[in-house]
Amino acid sequence: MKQIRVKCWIEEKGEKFYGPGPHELVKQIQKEGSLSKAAEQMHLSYRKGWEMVQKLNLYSEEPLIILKKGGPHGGGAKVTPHALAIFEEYENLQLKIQELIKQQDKLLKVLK
Amino acid sequence: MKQIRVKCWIEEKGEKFYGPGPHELVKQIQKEGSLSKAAEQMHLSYRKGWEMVQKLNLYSEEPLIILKKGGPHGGGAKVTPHALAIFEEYENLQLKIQELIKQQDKLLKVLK
DNA sequence: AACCGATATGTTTTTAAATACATAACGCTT
DNA sequence: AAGCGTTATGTATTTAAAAACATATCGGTT
Repeated sequence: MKQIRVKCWIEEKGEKFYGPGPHELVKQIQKEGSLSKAAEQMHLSYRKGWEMVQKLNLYSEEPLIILKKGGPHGGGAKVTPHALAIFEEYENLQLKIQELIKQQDKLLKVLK
Repeated sequence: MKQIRVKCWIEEKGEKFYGPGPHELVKQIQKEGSLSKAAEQMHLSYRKGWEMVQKLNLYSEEPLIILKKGGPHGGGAKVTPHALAIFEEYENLQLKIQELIKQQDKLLKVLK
């Protein structure tokens, strides 16, 4: 049984900015409050996660994720309201695309 | 200026079957009548192109691309009507997705 | 029989991404 | 001042995909 899959992302000047990876990362950071734990949840090296955060913040008008080191729990990571807004809209877009895909039985029919 | 990008493909049991790569390959084979020329047009190694053809035919009920060696022009590649049908429907799907994307200014607005 | 342009296929090399590993720095708590 | 959990960052290793290279093969034409 074949199925249609879709992946969408946001880019600027050919550079990927926000896609499935960052989306999941934002989700996990929000849940865990820590970049290292978020990365671990995703089976992602901390290094890679950290680089994703840098890129997210670099390409955004305002910061998306605030990293703090030291302090009560050794530091932590927080998702800004702006990041949350993007998260919600991205989620929304994915939903709409999924709805569209569901209606595409023509393609699946020709594939058998 | 940020923009939304989308990529869609068809898979079976987690294995990619038909996506942007094969789609372009089918297009070029149809135009050139030769796998080697099609691959060259795509800046793709012949080897890789050949492997894509094998996979396309393997995962499909009926063959999508017929390769012939020897003969008048040394051989050649042809796209079957079934492949053409998939090609058209895939093209169609992409168009519909693009239309949907155009309506998604909410996401682009939050990004600024 | 020699030649030609294409397919067929094995082996090696290149490339880029991700991981792994190691260590430093931070700032609060005790 | 010692300890903790986290962020920060450099270097080396692994991995997988793609490309590059080298031949072999086929079946028509000349």
